[in-house]
Amino acid sequence: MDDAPPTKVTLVDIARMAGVGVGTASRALSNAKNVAPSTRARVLRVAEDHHYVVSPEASRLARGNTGRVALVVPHLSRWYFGSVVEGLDSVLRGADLDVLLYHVGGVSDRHAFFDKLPARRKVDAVVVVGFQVEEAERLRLETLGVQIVAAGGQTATYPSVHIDDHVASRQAVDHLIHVGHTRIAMLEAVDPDQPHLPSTRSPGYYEALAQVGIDVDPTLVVTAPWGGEDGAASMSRLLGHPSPPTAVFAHSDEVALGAIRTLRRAGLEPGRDVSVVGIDDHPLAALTDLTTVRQDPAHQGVLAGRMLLEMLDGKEPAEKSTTVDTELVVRGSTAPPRRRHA
Amino acid sequence: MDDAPPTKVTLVDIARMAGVGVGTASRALSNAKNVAPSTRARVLRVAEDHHYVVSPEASRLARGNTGRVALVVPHLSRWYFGSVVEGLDSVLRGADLDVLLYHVGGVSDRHAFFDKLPARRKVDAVVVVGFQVEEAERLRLETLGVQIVAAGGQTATYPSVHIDDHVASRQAVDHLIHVGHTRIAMLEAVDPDQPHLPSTRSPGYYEALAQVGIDVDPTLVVTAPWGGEDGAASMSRLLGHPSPPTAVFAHSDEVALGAIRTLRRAGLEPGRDVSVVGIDDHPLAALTDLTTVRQDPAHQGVLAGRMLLEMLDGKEPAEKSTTVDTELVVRGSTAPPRRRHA
DNA sequence: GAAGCGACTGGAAACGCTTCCAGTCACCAA
DNA sequence: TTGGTGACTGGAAGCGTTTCCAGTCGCTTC
Repeated sequence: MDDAPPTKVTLVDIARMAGVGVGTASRALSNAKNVAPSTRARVLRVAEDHHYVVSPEASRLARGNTGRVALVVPHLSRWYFGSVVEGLDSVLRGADLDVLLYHVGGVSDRHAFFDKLPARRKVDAVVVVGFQVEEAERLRLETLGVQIVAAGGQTATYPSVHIDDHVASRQAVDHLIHVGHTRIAMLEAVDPDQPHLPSTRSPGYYEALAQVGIDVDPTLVVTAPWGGEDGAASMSRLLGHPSPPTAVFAHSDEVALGAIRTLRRAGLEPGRDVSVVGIDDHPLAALTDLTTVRQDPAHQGVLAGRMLLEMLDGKEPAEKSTTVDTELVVRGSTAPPRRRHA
Repeated sequence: MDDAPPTKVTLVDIARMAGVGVGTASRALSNAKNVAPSTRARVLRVAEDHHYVVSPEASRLARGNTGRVALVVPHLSRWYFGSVVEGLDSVLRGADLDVLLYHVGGVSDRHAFFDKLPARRKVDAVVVVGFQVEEAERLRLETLGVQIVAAGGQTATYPSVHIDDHVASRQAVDHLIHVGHTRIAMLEAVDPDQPHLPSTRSPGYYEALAQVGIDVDPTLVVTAPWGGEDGAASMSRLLGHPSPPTAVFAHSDEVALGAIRTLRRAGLEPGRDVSVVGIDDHPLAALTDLTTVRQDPAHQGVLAGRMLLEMLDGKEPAEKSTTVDTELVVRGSTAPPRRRHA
């Protein structure tokens, strides 16, 4: 009854103290069948009294699986990634899986991860958060018997959960059009690590404009990395335009906030003078009155986690690819354009 | 040479193929001493060729330690926590330790964690990020032979890394005083989970005012939870004050941003009409032109990680408690007060 | 030339579980 | 009674390492 004796208690001890064989003790603790209820109770009682816990190493060694899954995350300090991980953690832990964290900064780190596979033999599955893995890398995992799921980031070859970037950008741009803008700029953002990858959020912009017959002015499209400072710089370029836009569609809230700082410093009020819309609904978007398209990364994590559990159960997941909804949230940073010469 | 045969290769196989005993093979792979260089090379070569990796379970079982550390984190999606974890991860992984993530939401989750100790027998050490553990809980871990370190969050009884909240708030408030404010409000924030805990950032406020002979006006101190929305609400109350402040010291950047939204909605311009200063230097602070006191959570994580490594090496850490510096960053949200009747 | 030494090696004994196999036992149907 | 069944049980054989112990071997050192 006194707290946790530092001496090591093993299953054998528990079995002896409960007056049963090790086999029975093991079955009782792992609540397998074929154990008499009274026996099970007795074993459980003894284990409890002695603060006994099975040794995971021994258990896993004997069982053959690891009971762990690796989370591979690029930018943990950013809201989106942290939220996805929170969601994942909650469902995986609920299923008694342990979560091994692998923070991989840039693209080279990611490749290094899949090359050296530090998680090798340590996990039953890998969840990649917010980026794509190359087909060769995926195959490598497959031959190793490690399952893979993507949370955030669309992909055709393995199960994933993500928003529809095309829909999201349509929601944003359609809103600007709807309130009356016609001269709409886009702050397009690319991953500075792989700037050649096309933005998945720009096709919606082009499509929205085309649909209402607005000609795209290519000088109104600025591409930069996805940092806030980059957004600010891009906006500066736009302000130097001979005929500046009345509204701006930013790739993300962060980029949008950068743009807003530039506007303010130029004496322009977002919403009143220039409308700005982002994507994400970052918690600070509400605090900065930013109109945006909301996505729920924690929920994406939850769904990805559930998908993974199904796969570990041996079932094929119901859907290889799950798309979660996004929703326009109108705040103060967008409004109808000012009348000319106002 | 072809990629990863799915058949299981064990140490015994490697040993046989290299023409050595298992003992020698093991020593070669774990680069222990007493192995002839040529033998080691041969073993390594064979292992390499067959994509062999030691089974962590078996290795740990035989060794007796886990090679893992648990990170217990309350709010992964927030910048501060995510950054600390990034820092921790980098140094722990560098030392070949695996990082097990435990996301614990509220205070009750935290207690549940220490009560049930899901990490029991799974880790060699625990790092708690940004909160305190109770003495009883700490002792429990100690008797289990699990080390503990705090990253962020001051504490006397176990090693920790943190900023000096008192100094930080002095830096913020001194700045306001320095530029000429005398009517300075404080938006004090408390953990909604344990609202009884005194704020560690308010004493600096009182001290700073006292030092220059400003009487504290208690109606200028508003206490609320630490969310941005709460900051906004607190600021509203302040704006209703018969003689409102010319400057506001906010417990954190997030609270400050909430306050700023309230100001803007009331037609007041931060900096020009009311000065606002926060603490953290959240990445979005730069984007919103917020004056703040910078702290570097990733670095705190790194230091905590190093401290832990020392402890796992058996050395007492050089310092039980490490304080990292903070630094005032002046931006547009603070300025001298407007002249009366301006 | 015997003894001593140090570098290296092979193999067996843990490490603490899970699971398979061979029982034992009470009970029921024929 | 006999045989069959099904529920339960004990113990042994792994699981894949690490590490200890007992050697072997080639050199020194008296």
